[in-house]
Amino acid sequence: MANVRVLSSYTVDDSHDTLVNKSEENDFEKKGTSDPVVYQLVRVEGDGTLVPATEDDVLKFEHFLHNEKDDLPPIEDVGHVEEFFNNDCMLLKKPDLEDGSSKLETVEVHTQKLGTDLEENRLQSLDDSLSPPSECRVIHSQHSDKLLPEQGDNVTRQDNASTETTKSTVLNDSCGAEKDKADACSRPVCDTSTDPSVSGVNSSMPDFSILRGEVCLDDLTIRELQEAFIATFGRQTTVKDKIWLKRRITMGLTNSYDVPSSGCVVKDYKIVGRDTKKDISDMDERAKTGLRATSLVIYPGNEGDSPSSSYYQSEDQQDSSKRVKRVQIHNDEPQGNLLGEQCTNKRTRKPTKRYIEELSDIETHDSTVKISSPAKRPAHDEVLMKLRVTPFNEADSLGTIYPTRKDTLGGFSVHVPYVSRMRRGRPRKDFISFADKEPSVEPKGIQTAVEMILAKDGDKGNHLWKAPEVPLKVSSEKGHIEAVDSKGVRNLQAKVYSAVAKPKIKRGLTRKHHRAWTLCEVVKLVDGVARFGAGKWSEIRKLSFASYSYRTSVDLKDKWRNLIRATKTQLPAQKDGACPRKINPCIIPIPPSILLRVKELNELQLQGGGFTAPVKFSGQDSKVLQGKGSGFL
DNA sequence: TTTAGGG
DNA sequence: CCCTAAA
Repeated sequence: MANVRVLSSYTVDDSHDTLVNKSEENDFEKKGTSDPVVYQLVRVEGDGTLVPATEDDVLKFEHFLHNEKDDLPPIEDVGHVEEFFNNDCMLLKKPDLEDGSSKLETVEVHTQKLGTDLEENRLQSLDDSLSPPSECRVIHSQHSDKLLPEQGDNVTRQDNASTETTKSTVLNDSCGAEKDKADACSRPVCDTSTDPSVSGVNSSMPDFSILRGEVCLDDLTIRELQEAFIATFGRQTTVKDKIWLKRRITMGLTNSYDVPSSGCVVKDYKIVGRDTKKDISDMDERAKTGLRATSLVIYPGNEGDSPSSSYYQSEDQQDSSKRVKRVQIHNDEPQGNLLGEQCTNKRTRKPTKRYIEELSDIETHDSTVKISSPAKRPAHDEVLMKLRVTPFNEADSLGTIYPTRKDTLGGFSVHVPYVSRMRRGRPRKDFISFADKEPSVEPKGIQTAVEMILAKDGDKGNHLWKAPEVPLKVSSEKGHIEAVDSKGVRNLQAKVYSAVAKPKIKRGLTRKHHRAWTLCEVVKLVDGVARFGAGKWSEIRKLSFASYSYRTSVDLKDKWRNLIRATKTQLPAQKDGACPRKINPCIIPIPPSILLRVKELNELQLQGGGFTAPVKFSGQDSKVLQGKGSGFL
């Protein structure tokens, strides 16, 4: 799963007048073919606001972003950096410091979570070197509204110009590193590699393996640390400061700014042996301060149904869904003016195929607005939220009609164009199911966003879905939109309904997103069958799959049927001595023990149903046979 | 509404 | 997973 990190750090020397900003771009590509972290170059205006960098800017500072030969800068470079800043009016001067020392002070606009030890430590190293102090202002890129062309900065880059004022705004959290566990092997380590404008600098492949598993940086030599640095950041460093390297690497691995100078053991991109709960508390703080807006947190490692762990996930899913829809699909025209000052010319990533597919589940076809009707779902899922998006046609300056949907972005109402997609699978005969249903629409947007996130992890995120008791909050800014939504939906429903004369049609346009059954679910299913009997799918679902709201009784039935089939195929195959892995090396087979149990249960219940109806076997729970009471499975 | 079974 | 008949 893509790691979504936001502005974890920047280095002043790296960017000079531009700050390297890791945008919160969500990358839902399941395979780490590209780095989810996108650096965005921004310019700092005189008033401290940020504006997205132009292409020229990017090209201009490309080498700054990648070359870190200048990790530990000589003092003389500091002045140069500052001069550069001054020339471009990028920073506000802060002439007086209380202590009279010169510090390059970084000021976080968005969060109070600044001034960490890391930053301070780094800054302290600059105390004697920086003068006069400057104020760096770092804000999230989406708050910049306009693009200023870079002008005439003939900044000669100093080889050692790195007074690295490393700072982490950590709009995201170190939990982002958790996600990396899911696909550690695919985790892109070259954070800048994906941005097409700044990629291609690193030609040699770093040894990523050094970062796998448990990494005790203390045990590494300087050279190894440098290699780890390369693997982490995708660039070389000549720094021989062990402590600095360790901290830097740990920070990069864990995406956390809060890194001890020593004693760090990084395991699976997470600091081990430290108070990891701080992550949670940090997140909580950000939640209180509304900072979560840019964070996306997933705990792929949480197999269980820990409600405590699902809390944040659920919360962040909501945010993630918002952010997902923030992505521009194509055609900047319709929303360019609507984005307002805060969100803007931010370079957008092409939506992934998955995203397009999911998004188009609520799309229009041929200007005929179809609203996906929620598939049959447990009732508690339907109370979540109304659809945040409203089909909406908007014309650009050329008069072209773009099907768009209304969305909120950073509190602003925007129209996001739909993306067409042919329905996968067999075509649906009819799509009107809401005709006789409530006008309320399921929060498909959120669902799809979450699904995109979770799809990769299988059931590792299942517990996210459970938690229907966590109401998906409808942000206050949605008020006006909601009104439009309900009305528009109603009208559209009426139109479509009248257009198609068939009154009684079921199902919607959408197909339920495929969720691979996990071992955990299979076990639950088997247990449920053992307890209630095959056929009592409804009961099994209610009692054993309360946490898996997306599994319907029909799903259970289908899965059980498939399990039965599996017992007739996989089990004998294994006994034949044929390597079962050959059958499908990519898919983890269901453990034979479970299959055997399925087989036993099936046979048992077949007997129970085949013979005299209510046969109770000794030692067997009577409930086991209830399912077979009259019929047979 | 649930279950069973075909697709 | 979808769809539908039947209960």
